[in-house]
Amino acid sequence: MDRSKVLAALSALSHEHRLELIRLLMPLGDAGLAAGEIGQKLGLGASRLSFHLAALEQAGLISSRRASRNVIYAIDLAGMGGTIAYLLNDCCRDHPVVLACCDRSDGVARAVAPELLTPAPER
Amino acid sequence: MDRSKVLAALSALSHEHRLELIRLLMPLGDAGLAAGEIGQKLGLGASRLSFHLAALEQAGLISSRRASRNVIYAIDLAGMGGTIAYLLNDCCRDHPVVLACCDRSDGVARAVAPELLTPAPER
DNA sequence: TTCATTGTTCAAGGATCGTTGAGTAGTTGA
DNA sequence: TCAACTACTCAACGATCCTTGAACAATGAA
Repeated sequence: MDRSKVLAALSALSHEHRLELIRLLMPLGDAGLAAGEIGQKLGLGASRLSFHLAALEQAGLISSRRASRNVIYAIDLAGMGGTIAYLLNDCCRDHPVVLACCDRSDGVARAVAPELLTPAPER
Repeated sequence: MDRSKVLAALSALSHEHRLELIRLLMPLGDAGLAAGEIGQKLGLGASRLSFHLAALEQAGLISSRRASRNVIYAIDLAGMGGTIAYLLNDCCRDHPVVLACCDRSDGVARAVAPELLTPAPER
């Protein structure tokens, strides 16, 4: 995944409603959800929702397909995976502390390599 | 890591120079780099650089300390780790395909679970 | 064909972001 | 104390983003 795509994806994700939208679609997998239902669950008007859905789709994080009158939106696993992979593998170069943060159990990083953690700035 | 912090971090990361800054600081660890040297390497003027450094620090992705005349900036591993962990664990709920994308070897996702990948939209 | 339903597109306006240049503050050495 | 060095803050400006409401397009039922 190249830099510009990652930047577009990060930019798309850095918005409250759009991040919420990803969280909503993720567990539904390829089945996805119709735009109208998404709007109801998130409490967004049609036009506003459409704007954010388009942003996510353009960033390669979701995909759309028409089903009769509805337009179904579903998560794009490769897009999400590629974005996270770039941060983890390329930016962080698989740093053990960062990897430990992702290991689901809180505090693992401190247990594994506390000396590698940046100390809080004393001000 | 709570939602608003993650949003701030993603917003901070979704900018060319700031992502480059993170990539520059990551391998240096706690040693970090002086603001002036960062500016030289990235080709940024003092004021512009300061603006972006402040954005990253406020988002909890880097930390700063003064060393004589210089101000040293270093990566905040917990901040970066927490942000990526939120995306991977909370948003993606540790989806196997997304995890596979992060496993360093390209194409692992397709090898592991190709049926779970969202097909490219046919248009 | 006509109408209702479902979503998208567009323009306008306000809010926020990023760049620039000038001015300011902290530190060190003479 | 003064000058040089290093870096930050501030205001102004243009660019971009987000919201809103109205108009438009695609689909299916009557």
